[in-house]
Amino acid sequence: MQDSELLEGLNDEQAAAVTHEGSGLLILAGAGSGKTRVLTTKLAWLIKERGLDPYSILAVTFTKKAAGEMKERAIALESRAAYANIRTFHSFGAYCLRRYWQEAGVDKNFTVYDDDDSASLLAKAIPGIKKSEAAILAKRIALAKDYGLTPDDDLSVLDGGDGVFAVQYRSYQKRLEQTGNVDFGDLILLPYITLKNNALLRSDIHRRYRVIMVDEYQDSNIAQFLLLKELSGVEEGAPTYVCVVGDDDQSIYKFRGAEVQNILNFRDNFPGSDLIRLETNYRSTDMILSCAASLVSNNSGRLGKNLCSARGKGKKPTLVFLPNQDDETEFCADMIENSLNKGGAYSDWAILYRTNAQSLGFESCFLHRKIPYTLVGSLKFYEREEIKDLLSWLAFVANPRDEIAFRRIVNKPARGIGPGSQDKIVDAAFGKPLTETLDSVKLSKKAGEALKDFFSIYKTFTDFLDENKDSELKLSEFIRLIVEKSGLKEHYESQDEISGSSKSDNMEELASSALFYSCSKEGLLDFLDHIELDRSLENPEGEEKKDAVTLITLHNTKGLEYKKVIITGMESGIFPRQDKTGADLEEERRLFYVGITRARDELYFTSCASRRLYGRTSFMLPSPFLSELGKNNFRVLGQEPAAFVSYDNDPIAKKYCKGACLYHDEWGQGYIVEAFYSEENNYVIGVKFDGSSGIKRFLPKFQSKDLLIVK
DNA sequence: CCCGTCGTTATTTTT
DNA sequence: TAACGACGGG
Repeated sequence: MQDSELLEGLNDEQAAAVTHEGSGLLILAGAGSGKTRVLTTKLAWLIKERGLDPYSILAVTFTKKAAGEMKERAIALESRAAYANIRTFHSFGAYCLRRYWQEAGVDKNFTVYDDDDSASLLAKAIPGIKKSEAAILAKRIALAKDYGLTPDDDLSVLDGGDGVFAVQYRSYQKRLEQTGNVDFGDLILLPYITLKNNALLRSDIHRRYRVIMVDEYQDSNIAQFLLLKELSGVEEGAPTYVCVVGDDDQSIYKFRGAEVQNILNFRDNFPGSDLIRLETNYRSTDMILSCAASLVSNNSGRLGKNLCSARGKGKKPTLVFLPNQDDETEFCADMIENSLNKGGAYSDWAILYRTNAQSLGFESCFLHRKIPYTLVGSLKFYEREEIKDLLSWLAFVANPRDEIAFRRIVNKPARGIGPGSQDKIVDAAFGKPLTETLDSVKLSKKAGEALKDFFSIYKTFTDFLDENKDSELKLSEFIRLIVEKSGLKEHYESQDEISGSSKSDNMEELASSALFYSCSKEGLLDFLDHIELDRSLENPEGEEKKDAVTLITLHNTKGLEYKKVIITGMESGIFPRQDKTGADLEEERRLFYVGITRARDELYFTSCASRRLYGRTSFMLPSPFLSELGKNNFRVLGQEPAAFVSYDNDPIAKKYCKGACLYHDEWGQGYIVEAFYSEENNYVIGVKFDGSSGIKRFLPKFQSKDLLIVK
């Protein structure tokens, strides 16, 4: 067995992880340590060498891209891996709900609402709420679901204790149930609740899945953990083998409900599990890893590991101090052009930043200097107006109770069915199909006629699906029919003409992407599941890959690598953001760690002395993270500021740290929202006082008498 | 319905 | 600064 050709070329730890059996396994896989290789080899090994039925293997990842890659690579090693269930967490949830829709209490033909749809629904569920408030509340509900909480649970963590949130959450959920649809959170939460309450279903699942693997476990949320517990039957003594892979140092999605404790406590929750560390890094040079190690050692509560490069010492990373953000963009452009003259490629380079807004300067500079770039994660294809309209038509055909889809399309192009009429129609339906409201709703003559027309168009679509369900016709044809007959084509063609956009082309692109789906209700649902769960970063039929510099947020770089990486905006207040303290600051540090470990050969940091922020030019100080990289691990270019921000060595800074509550005779109670050193190297704090909006600034060094720390 | 104007507000976002 | 949403007039 040990001689299996699958194990060739693996190091000892990797081989041990692949062949491990028994009672659960946590693989702590450092950045670039070949974790996908281990996972895929393990999949192949289980089937080939251990004779496991691929049908009994479930492997979940977080992104569609990762799932696709895992599947492809596993199949390359062992063709029967094609029958294993390799999916994203959410796609697996959707699969469960499609299968057990009755038990879960959802519509057989449910579709998935995205965050935008949820906010729209919420605006209707809670009358009088503002759109911006609805979006915030929708986020909070999504977070509750990530935490595994229903309206009936103790919601005090999200609530502030007055119970208002529970009421809002319940109204939203009720309205959602009337549509028959689910939101992203439900894709995890509903399967969990259904399993928890249904022993029969549970034992079915436990019989089927003998092996469950989870990738990127450090970014799983509580709901996902709860679901995993039910799926594995760990508390009922089911013999499921659970293997999770992750890196606690790369957990960067706490704000979205990810729970690092899942990976830190894995061995308590799955008793008797073993731990294997993958610490050989095949991606980056040693100097880069030294920076990363030095930085992340400032975090507490880590499982801990020592990454060792398999690629030698390499070049020292470089920290560059620049006067302002324009110099920063020009400097990056210069470096890229220089490297190209020496025979490099644009695509060797990636420019990383903390916030999307920072891409703007690079875009205009690169445009000007004719440096090709790809902007990752800006306006996503499926979030474009025309695509959402078209998808709403598809969703409404699939499920005529879909209030949000209905509202989106019923008056576009304008038919004279405004918001008021829409409300009447939805109220009349009261959770029944909206297409059956024609007789029960009282509308103006004009709106009534228009609705009749609208429903007759709708009927030609459903008829078309019925008539062609057994034909060879593809779903693409159906979508083209909708584009044509819904009026969207005309509507957007005239817009394209005026503004030079390509909205009708985009709709055609969506149609052609449905070429491999059958022209039937099943094909339609399949297609909707597929795209709703694949908001991947690339355009679908992506233009052929050109040689270009990548502009990308730090968050979006997870799992990616580049030869040469520039991490920009290394300034206190930007990265880390100024309001980060404690556990949040540690997450920012991990984000920096992720950024650093994306680089294969060359790594640069840029830090500006001043930056235009919200219309003002602000003086910036270097990010405190820079002083954590280890003095000897990098070299410095440009004019180094007099002092690095160091909160540790200054007793005043320690006392007046960010987040601290204080009391001021004149202003009352407040808390410190920003803290930095001024040009004269004085420690400055910004305080937000209760009952006043702006931020007041003070110099604690001179004003300590007036600034009493409360807590 | 479309367009201008004013006011508000500035994270990160696998699904 | 700039970008976006809300709102009111044509």
